[in-house]
Amino acid sequence: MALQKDVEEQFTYLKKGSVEIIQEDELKAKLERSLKDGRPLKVKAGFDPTAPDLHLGHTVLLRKMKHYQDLGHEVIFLIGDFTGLIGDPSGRSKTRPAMTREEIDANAETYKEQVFKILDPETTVIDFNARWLGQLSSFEIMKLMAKYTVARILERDDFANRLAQGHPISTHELLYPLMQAYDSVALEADVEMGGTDQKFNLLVGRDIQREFGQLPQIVHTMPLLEGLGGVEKMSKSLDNYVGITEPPQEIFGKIMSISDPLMFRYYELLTDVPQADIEAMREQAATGTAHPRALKVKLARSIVADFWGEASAKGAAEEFDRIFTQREVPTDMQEVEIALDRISLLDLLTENNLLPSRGEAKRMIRQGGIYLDGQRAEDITLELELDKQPEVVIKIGKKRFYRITRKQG
RNA sequence: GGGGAGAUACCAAAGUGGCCAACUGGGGUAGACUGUAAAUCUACUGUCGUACGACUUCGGAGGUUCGAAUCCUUCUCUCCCCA
Repeated sequence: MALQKDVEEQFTYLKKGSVEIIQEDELKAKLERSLKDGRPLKVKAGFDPTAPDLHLGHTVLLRKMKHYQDLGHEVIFLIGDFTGLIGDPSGRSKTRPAMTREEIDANAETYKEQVFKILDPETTVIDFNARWLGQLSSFEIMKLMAKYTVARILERDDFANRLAQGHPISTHELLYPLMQAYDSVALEADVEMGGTDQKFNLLVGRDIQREFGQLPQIVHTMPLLEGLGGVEKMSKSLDNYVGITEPPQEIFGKIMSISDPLMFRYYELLTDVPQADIEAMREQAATGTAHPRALKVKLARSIVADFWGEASAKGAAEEFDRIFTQREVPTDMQEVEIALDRISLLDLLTENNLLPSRGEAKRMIRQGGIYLDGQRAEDITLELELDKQPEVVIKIGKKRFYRITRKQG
C-alpha cells in the first residue's frame, strides 16, 4: 500500500502531533531505504503490563502507531512481560511493586483484546520480551551492563530526582533501561515509539544497538496526555483516566467534565481535527461566538464514536442532555435488588457498597447529596418502605444513579 | 565495616507522656454558583451509634506508666556521612 508514498509525504504524516523525532534526517533516510528495498520499517513500542485497561492516554501513542501502519510499516506491540517483573521506574517517585507471572499474563490478554480498537489486527505483531530477556544468561547480562556506565544511567530524570530527594532506588531498577534497550536489539527495531517520559529509555536503545553493530533506532516520542484533572498525566493508578472499554455514557460524561483548556488539548491529541481548525475553535470560544460547552459535546461525541461508533455517540449525547440539562433520570442505571420490605437508607447505601461506610453515608445525607426519586433526603434515620413502594431511584452526588427494587420471591 | 538521622492518615508535613482521632497544606467528596468548565465560597474527609459518646489507629512485635504517636527494648525498612 503506502510504501509507494514518497518520503516527504510519509514524514509529514508521521510527524504531526509528535513531540520529537531523533533524528529526523535518519528517519527520512530509513524511509528512503525502505521505499527502495520494498521493506517496511520495524516500529516498536513497549507496553508495561501493569494496566489491564487501556485508556485514552495510551491511544495517543496507538494512534501514531496506526499512522505507521497506514503507511505500510510493521508495528510491533511489545508487551513487557519480563520488564514488568522489574517495574518501570518511569515517572515514579517510588519503586513500583513487581507483578506476579499470573497477573502479567492476565493483563497481557486484556491488552490484546483492546489494542485492535485502534491498530490494524491484520498487520500488528504482538510480542513478549520475556521471549529473549528470559533466555539471557547472567554472563550475557553482565556483558550488556558493561556497555553502559552508571553515570549515564543516573542522568535519567527519575533517578536523579529520587536520588536528590533521598528516595530509594533499587539496583535492579537501574537495569530497566538496559533491558528495554536490548529489546530493540532483539527485534532489530528501526523506530521505537513512546511517551516523552520514555525518551531516556529510547535513547539508551540507540546506544546499545550501536554497541551490537546495529543501525540505531529512531526515537519517536508523543506527548503524555493529561488526566481528567488536567494536572497529572492520565493514569489508572491516579484514577483520572477514561478507559477505552468504558460504556459510551461514561466516556461521554468524563469528557464533559474536563476543563476548557484541557478540551483543546484533547482535540489535539485524540482527534484528527486539523490544528488550524482547533485554533479557530479556541478563538471562537474566547470571543463567545461559540459556546465552549457545544465544542466539548462535539469532542465527547468524536471520542465515543472512535470506540463505539457514531450511533452510540449520538445516543450518549442525547442521554447526557436528558440527565444533566433537563435533569431527568437516566434510561439505564444500575439496579439494586433488596429482599426486605423495609430498609433504612443507611443500610441500603452501605450494605450494597454504594458508599464505603455508614459515616460516609451520613455525611452525604447531611450535606444534601442524596436524592430519592428527585427528593433530597434530609433525614439520616429515613426508612424505605419497599412493600409499599417497590421501586425507587436513588441519586448519590451529581452523577451516580441506582434503581432500587424489591426483590420478588 | 563504623557513625548519624528517620518511618505519622491518600500525599506532604506538624506533634516528642494526658488539652491527639491527631495542627496545617494538597488531594478527594458533597453543597452553592455554573456549561457535570474554570475561579470562588461553605462543609466534610478512621469505624460504630440519631446523639452526650465508645472503639481501633501514628513502620512490626514486646515493655514501662494510672495514662504512649510521644519513654525503653527489639525487629524490619529508608536516607546521609566515613571506609
